[in-house]
Amino acid sequence: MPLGDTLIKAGLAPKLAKLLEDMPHKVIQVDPRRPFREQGVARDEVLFVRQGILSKFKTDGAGRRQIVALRFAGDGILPREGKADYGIQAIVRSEVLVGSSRDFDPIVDANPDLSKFFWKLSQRHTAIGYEWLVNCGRRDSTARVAHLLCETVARSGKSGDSPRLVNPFTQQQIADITGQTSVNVNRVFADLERQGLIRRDGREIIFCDWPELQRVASFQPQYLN
Amino acid sequence: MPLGDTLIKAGLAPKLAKLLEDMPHKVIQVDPRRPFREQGVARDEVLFVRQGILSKFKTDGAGRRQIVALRFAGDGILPREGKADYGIQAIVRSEVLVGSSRDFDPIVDANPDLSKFFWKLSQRHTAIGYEWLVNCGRRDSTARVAHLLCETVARSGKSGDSPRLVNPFTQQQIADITGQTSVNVNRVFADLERQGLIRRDGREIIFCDWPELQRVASFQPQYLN
DNA sequence: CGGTTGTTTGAACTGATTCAATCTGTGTGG
DNA sequence: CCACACAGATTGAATCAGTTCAAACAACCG
Repeated sequence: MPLGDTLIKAGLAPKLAKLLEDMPHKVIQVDPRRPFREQGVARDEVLFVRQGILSKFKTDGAGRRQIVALRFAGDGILPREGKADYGIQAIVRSEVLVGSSRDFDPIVDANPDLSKFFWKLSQRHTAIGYEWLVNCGRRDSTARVAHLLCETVARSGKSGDSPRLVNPFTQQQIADITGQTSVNVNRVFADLERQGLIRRDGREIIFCDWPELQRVASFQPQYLN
Repeated sequence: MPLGDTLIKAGLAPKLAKLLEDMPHKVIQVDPRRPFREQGVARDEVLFVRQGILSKFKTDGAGRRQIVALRFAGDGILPREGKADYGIQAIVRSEVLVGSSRDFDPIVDANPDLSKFFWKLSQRHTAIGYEWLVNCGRRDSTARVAHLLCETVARSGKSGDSPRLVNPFTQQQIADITGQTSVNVNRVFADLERQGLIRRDGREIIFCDWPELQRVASFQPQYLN
């Protein structure tokens, strides 16, 4: 799918999407769990996710890794002055469009509607970040994992009474998102399955009791808009 | 201090600061820990903190409260379409400037530099949010509290070899920020004091060993810019 | 003075981490 | 096709950090 379509689905006017599509750029395949962009270096580039999922992560002084944000298809990572305080890695093999901020910034400056669009996207990401803080700070480990699953289903555009999801995460990644260890994530999955909330078939997760899972997760999707 | 000066100190050109200062607005005194703005209602207003500290908080389905962001003097809370998914309360008695988004938006639209300024501020807050996620997800309770103290010192513009801080938080608020219970925060404070990292005199905290406290907190202030 | 808010302490309990071992699935080369 | 290597998932046991609940204490304010 071309970038334009992805952005149009995210709510951008076709004319503006075209502007971005015509911006000079290259398309890169990014392998999961491999270094892609490091923490602490300047990056004057725009990224748009075409396919797959990217993660922003930080590594603490003590070397502990925390994933602080996800970017699904149609999301972007906008340029930032100075050094970025987070690194970027792919969660699954992803197709990423890379442009230069020198090309991107003028386009946005010239189109207030475009800047409004990115402003809204950024507010959405902020809202998700807040929800993640609640998740890490105030929910128990089961709810944390369940909530991530619910959010992932919603953000990958699935729906229905008992949706299915090919789990894009390793248990280590889930641990890095929810602030736990992979060992514990494993036990949580076993619990969820034992409680009959999910079934697993290899990488696929079937949500047997979707309403109850959302309740356990205290997942209230309004924050996603 | 008039709003303009606060914003100029935050890096805004005086001419643009003047525009905002002349915008219709009222100034409100906000009492700490009292309802100010509720979660889940539409708010088409801009807030600027003139004095004091505001907090954004969310309340989980289970009624547990998490503070997801702080706004110090010079910070603002920009309007957002639709319902806000967080509430607002003051941490200490604060002076807040309230404007309408109907007055605010046109000013920003007409001045790209202004919108660039707020874009940068928003990126700073995003970076702080990411650091909070690392804090909640990956650090132990001592480091979490220590980190909050370090950040608060930095954000309130103190500096020096062994800075002092009149602690603006109750232990319950620190718990709500760091994802703990107030009981444990209390023990952490006792620990920090026993280890000789801080001394306390009523509400005042003296940082006896500032470098070591930063190390314990793995506080690396670059993320604040 | 009484009421309110915040801090401090103790004891019991629970949940998560750590470390180490084992198991499973997948892909590779022989 | 099998043998092997590797990554990820699973399990167990010991330990520890943080929560919960309950109660006492201190400071402040009208």
